[in-house]
Amino acid sequence: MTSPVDTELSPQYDPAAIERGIYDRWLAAGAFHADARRSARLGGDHVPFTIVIPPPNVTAVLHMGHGLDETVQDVIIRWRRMAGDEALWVPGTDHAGIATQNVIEKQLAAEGRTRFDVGREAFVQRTEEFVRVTGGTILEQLRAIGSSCDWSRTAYTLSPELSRAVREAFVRLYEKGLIYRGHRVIHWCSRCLTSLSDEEAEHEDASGTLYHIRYALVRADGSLDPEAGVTVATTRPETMLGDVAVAVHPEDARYRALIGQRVMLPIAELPIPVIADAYTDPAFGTGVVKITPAHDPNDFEVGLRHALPMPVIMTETGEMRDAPDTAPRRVPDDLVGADRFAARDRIVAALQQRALLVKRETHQHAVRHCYRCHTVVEPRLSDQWFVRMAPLAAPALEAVRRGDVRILPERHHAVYLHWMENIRDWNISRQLWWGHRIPVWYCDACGGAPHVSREDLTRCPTCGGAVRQDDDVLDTWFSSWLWPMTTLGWPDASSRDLRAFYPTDVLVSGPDILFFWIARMIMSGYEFMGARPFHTVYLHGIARDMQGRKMSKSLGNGIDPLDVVRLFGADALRYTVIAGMGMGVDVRLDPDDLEKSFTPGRNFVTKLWNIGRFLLGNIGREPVAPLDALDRGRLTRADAWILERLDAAIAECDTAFGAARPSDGSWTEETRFAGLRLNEYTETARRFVWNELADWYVETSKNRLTPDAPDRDVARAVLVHVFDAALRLLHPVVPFITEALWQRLPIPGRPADAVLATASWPHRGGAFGDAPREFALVQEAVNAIRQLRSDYALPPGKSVEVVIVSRNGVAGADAVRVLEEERAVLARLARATVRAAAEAPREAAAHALLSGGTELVMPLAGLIDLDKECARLTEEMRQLGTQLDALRSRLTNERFTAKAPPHVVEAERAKERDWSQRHTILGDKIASLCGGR
RNA sequence: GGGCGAAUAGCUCAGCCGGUUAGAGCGCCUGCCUUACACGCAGGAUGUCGGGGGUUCGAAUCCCUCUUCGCCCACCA
Repeated sequence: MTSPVDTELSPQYDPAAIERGIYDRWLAAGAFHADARRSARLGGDHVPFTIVIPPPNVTAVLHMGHGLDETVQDVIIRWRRMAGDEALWVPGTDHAGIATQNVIEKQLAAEGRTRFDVGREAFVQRTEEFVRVTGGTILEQLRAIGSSCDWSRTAYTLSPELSRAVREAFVRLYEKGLIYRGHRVIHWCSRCLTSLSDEEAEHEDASGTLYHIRYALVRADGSLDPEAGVTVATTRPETMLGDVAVAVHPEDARYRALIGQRVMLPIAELPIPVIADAYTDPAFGTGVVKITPAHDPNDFEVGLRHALPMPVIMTETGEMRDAPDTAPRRVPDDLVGADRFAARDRIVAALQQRALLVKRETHQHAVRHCYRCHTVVEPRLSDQWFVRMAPLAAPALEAVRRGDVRILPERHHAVYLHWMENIRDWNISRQLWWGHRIPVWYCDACGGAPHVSREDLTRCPTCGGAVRQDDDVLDTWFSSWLWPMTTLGWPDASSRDLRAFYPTDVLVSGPDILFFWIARMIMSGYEFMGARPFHTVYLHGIARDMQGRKMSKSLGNGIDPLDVVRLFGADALRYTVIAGMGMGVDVRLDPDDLEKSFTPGRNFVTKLWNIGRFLLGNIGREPVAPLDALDRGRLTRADAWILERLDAAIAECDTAFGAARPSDGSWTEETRFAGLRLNEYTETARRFVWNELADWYVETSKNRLTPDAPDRDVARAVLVHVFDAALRLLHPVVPFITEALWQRLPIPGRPADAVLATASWPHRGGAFGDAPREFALVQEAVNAIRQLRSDYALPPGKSVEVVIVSRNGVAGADAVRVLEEERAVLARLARATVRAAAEAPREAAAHALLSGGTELVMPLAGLIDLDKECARLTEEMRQLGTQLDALRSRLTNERFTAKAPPHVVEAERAKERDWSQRHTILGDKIASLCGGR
C-alpha cells in the first residue's frame, strides 16, 4: 500500500485514489476500536460514548436513506472520539424476517416454485446463503462512505448469540405473564400468509364504495317480511357471509321493536338476530351494522359481549371458503374458492339481482395494507402470541416525560407520548419461516399447557411424550427491540461490554421507525436492564426527490450512494447531506442530476484540497515551530485575527454540537432540545475555512511566505496551527480528505503513527487584544476599495492610489495609522497604494467611509461621468436621509426609549451617529464634486 | 375523524424563546486564467418573509384566522 504521505498532492482532488488507503490506515491504527477497559464505568479514564447502528436489512443494498443515516452517526461518533470519549459505534445487520422471506419467495417464484415446494429446512438454508452475501455487501458499503464502526463487534439479529438473547427475553416476559396466547382478530396478509402487528398494517386512504344491503325480517313462523327488516351499510360485502347478527344502538327508537327478532342474511340464507349494542353509531349509515366477528376487530368485541358464534369464511390466501367443521355452511358452492375481491363483485351483483342492494355510495376511508407487499390486509380471527404492552410502556413513557430520554426534533416528543399512552398489545407471532422460531413446545400426548423453554425440548417435561415446536417465528422487531443490549452481550450480566457501554448515548434514525423500533427499545431497556437504552433519540429527515417523493426502489427515483462516492467521493456525499439537512428536515436531491445535487460537497472538498496544496507547497520542509513557542509580539494583525476567528469557529461548532450527554442524568428544560445542529456545525466550519482562512488569511500570508520574508517563520507557524485546527474541526464531516491533508501537514511534535481520526478536538486559544479588530478595519478598507474599483470599472491590473483621511479625531487617527502600517496587505488584496493626508483632495471623486471615522478617497478624475455620478450620489443621499429620519423618529419616541432594553437603544444611537456622519460626508462629496451643476 | 409540521431570493433551505439595512449554497448578471483552486477570484441583482387580522415602542419571529402542501395517528361499519 502506498502511504498517502509519500505521494504529492495531485492538482485535481481524486477521492478514489486516496479513500481506500486512508480507510485501511484507520483500521491498521485501530482507530475505531473501543476498549471496554478504558470505560470510566469499569474504572478507566475515558467517558464512554456509544451509538448502535439501526441495523440495515440484510436484503437491502445501501440507498440514500442509509447514506444519510450512517453519515449522521459517523459525524457524531467521530466528534466524540476526537473529544476524548471512548467512542463505540456498533455495526450490524437485521435478518428482516418478512422482507427477506419475500425476496427469496420472489426468487422461487421466478423458478416457478413456492416455499412449500422446497420445504422449510431447505428454504431457511437458501435464505441463509443469500444473507451471507448481501449482509457482507452492505457492511462493505458502509466502509465506502467512511463509517467508523468497530467492526470487531459486528452483530446480526439472527446470530446464535442474539438468538439466545431473543429466547431469553421471550421466556422472561412469558414467566412474568407479559406474553400470552390470544384468540382474536388480527391483521392478516393473504400474500405473505402471516399475521401482522398494528404497526405493520399501514393505513392508506382509498375511495371505496359503501353498499346498503337489505336484510328482510324473519317472521315468527319463519317466513320473510321484505317490507320490514333492516338495511345495513358495509364497504366489504363479501364478509357478510360471516355475519352472525346485526346490531343497532339500544337507544335508537327506529329499531327498538326489532331487537330480539331475526333478519335473513342474504346469499348465505341464514336467519341472524338483531342485537342491541352501544358500539353502533345511530348517526352513521343506516344506524344498523352487520356483525362479522371473525373478520372485524370491533365485531369481534361485539361477538364476545353477546356470545355469538364466530365463523371464518375465508381461507388464509383470501379465498371464500368455510372453515372445516363449520355448521351451518355459509359460503354457497358457486362462491367457494373465489378470490375475496371477485367474490365482492359477485355478491353485489347477486344482491342487485334480488333487489336487495338498496344503494351504493362512494366512501372515502382508510384501508390497511401490508407494509411489505401492500396487499390489502384482511382482519381475521386467529391464535397469536401477544406482548402485554401497558406495563412495559409505563416506565418508557415516564422516562421521556422526565427528560431521561429526549427526542429530537422536539415535535416528535408529543407523537411518542401519544402513542405510548394509547399503546395496544403487540402481536409478535408470524406465520413465516425466516426468523426466530417461537420457543414454545406442545405435547399432544398429555395435552397440557404449552412449554416455554430456553432450551430446545425433545420430549414433554410433564409426560415425557413427543413434543412439537410452535411453527411460527417472532416478529423481526422482537429481536431488534433488544439491539442496544444484545449487541453488548445481554443477557450475560457480567458482559464487559454491557457494563462498559450500556446505556448507550445517541440513537440516530429516521422517524418512520419510531414506533416499530425506538419506542420498543426504550421499553425493553427499562424492562430488562432497568435503565434507558440511550439518552438521545435523533430523528433525521428522509431523502426525497425533486417532486418531494420519498426515494424508493419501486419508484426508481433513488440515488445509489456508491455512485456518488465514485463520482465525487465519500466526503462530497457526506458534506452535501449534512450541510443541507436542518434538524429533522427532509433532504431533497435530484436523482437525474447528481452533478447538481452534490455540487456543494464537491466544490467544498475541492477548495479544501487546493488550500492544502497551496500550504504544503509554500510552507516548505523545515520544521515548524509550535505556536506556543512564538513570541506573541511577533504576531501580525492578520495572525491575531485568524487565531481569534478560529476560536470563534471552535466555539460556534461546540455550541452547534451541544452537550454530548445530560449533565446529571436528565436533560433539563434548557438542554433538552439544544445541540446536534449538524448543519450549523458544518456551515461554521465551511465559513471559517473558506471565507476566513482561504479568502483572507491565506491571501495576506502570501506576502510573508517568500523565502526572504522576515517573518516567514511566524506565518508558517500560524498557518500550520490554524490549518491543523481547521482539519480537526472538519474531520467528522469530511474524514477522508482531512486525514489525507493532515498526514502531510508538518505539525510540530506529532508522532509518526498518529491519525487525525483519533487526534484531539480543538480547543480555544486565548485573548488577542485590539489586533483582530484592527485587521477587521483593514478588511473593511479592502472591501471598500474593491467595490469602488468595480463601480468605476478600473482595469484589474491597474494599481490605484488611495488617500486616507481621518475625520474623527483620535479614533480616526488610529485607523489611519493601522491602514498605513498594513499597506502591504492593501496592496496585495486591493491593488492600492495608500497615503495619509489631512483632508481629501478637491479633485477626488470616490469616497468610502470606514469605521473609526476614517475615509478612503480615490482620485478618479477622467475616469467617470460626473453627471451620472452626481445623480447616483444624490439618490444615495436621499435614501440614507429617509432611513435616518425613520431612525431618529424612533429614537425620539419615548415609549421606545422607555421600554426597549438599554443595549438596543444604545445600538440604535450608535447607528444614528454613524449614519449621520455618512450623511454629512455624502453632502460634502456632492458639494465638492457637483457644486454648480 | 384527531394531531403535527411546512409556506422566506429563480431552486434547495438557514434564521423563528421579538431588537442592526433578512442570510447561505446552487443558479443568474458583470469583470477577471491575480504564480492553490474557473469545482475558482472580485463585484452585482433578486425577497409586500403564503393571505388577512391582532399584541407590541418594535413582528419573518408571538397570538387568531384563512389558503395550499406534506406527515403521523385512528375499530364509524
